[in-house]
Amino acid sequence: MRLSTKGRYAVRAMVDLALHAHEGPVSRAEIAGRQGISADYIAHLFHRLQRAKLIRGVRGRSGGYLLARDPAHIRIGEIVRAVEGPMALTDCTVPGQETVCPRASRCVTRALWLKTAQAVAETLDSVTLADLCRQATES
Amino acid sequence: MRLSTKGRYAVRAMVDLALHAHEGPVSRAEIAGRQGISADYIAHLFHRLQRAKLIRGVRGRSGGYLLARDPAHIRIGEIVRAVEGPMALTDCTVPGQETVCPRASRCVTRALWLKTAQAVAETLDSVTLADLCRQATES
DNA sequence: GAAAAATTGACAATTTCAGTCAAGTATTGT
DNA sequence: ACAATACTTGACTGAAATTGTCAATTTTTC
Ligand code: FES
Ligand code: FES
Repeated sequence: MRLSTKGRYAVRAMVDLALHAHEGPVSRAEIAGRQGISADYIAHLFHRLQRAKLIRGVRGRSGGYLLARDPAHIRIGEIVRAVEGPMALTDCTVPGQETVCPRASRCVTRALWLKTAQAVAETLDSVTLADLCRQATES
Repeated sequence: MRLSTKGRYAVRAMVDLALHAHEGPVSRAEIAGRQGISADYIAHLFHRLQRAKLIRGVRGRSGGYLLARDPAHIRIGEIVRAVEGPMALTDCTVPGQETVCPRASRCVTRALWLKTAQAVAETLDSVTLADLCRQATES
């Protein structure tokens, strides 16, 4: 039941990006340095975040990354889902994968896994990137 | 963010046990046969469930396992925690492990992971073994 | 045109998962 | 008594996921 480093790093990197992207793109090297995460690893995470349209990559010299949306409209759940895939506690509760368990229709536990994953999603979606940034600056 | 088979198997096995233990202990072989789970694997799961005082092992011929408590007082969360360890999305949110992250006191994401794990625990603890059994029989 | 930086894919070390196997202990039916 | 049954426990293994690293490529700017 652990979140992988992908999810944790991605959220931290996004907070860092939100706090420093006010003027121009932020490079991986800067974020990696501040957050103590490998720059090469961040590349993969940001690739996924970009596919999810949460950030935008700017190439070339003095390039880097920018948020694609206002931090107040980026929910933490979106970040986690982007790098970790759909939130589901079992394969058979992933949307579109209902047929993995042969007896899914009779399974008494399935509804519970579904409900639990929903609780996780709701919790993570109840917080925005702006919320975390505010918390980070007011310390 | 997946639950391992330990958690899923343990819950299924406990439901099976609750449904069949009315008269005498149930052996691993019976449960394994009905649920399609390896009997040897169940041994390990039940060992942990026993340490958590959720079931009781009865040795010798015609032995097996019995529930240690009334199904109405066994919460699914207890079963999952017994086989998967404490519910935490990160190592630094495991009770007693707060020092894993050097900057835990300043970390803005930690509170969110804590809150999320709590949501999972509450959801799983809101359902009892008796609830699942009722659902299984009324189909 | 050279340097900086993102893009992308291949690859490797480590850890976790899922399950097997076996040796040992306790109990019971006959 | 004793053989059969069944739990107990630890060691071990193959497969998969995790967590990165590295290099080649493309794009842009100074
Ligand atoms: S766990 Fe997949 S249907 Fe029951
Ligand atoms: S993730 Fe552990 S303290 Fe921030």
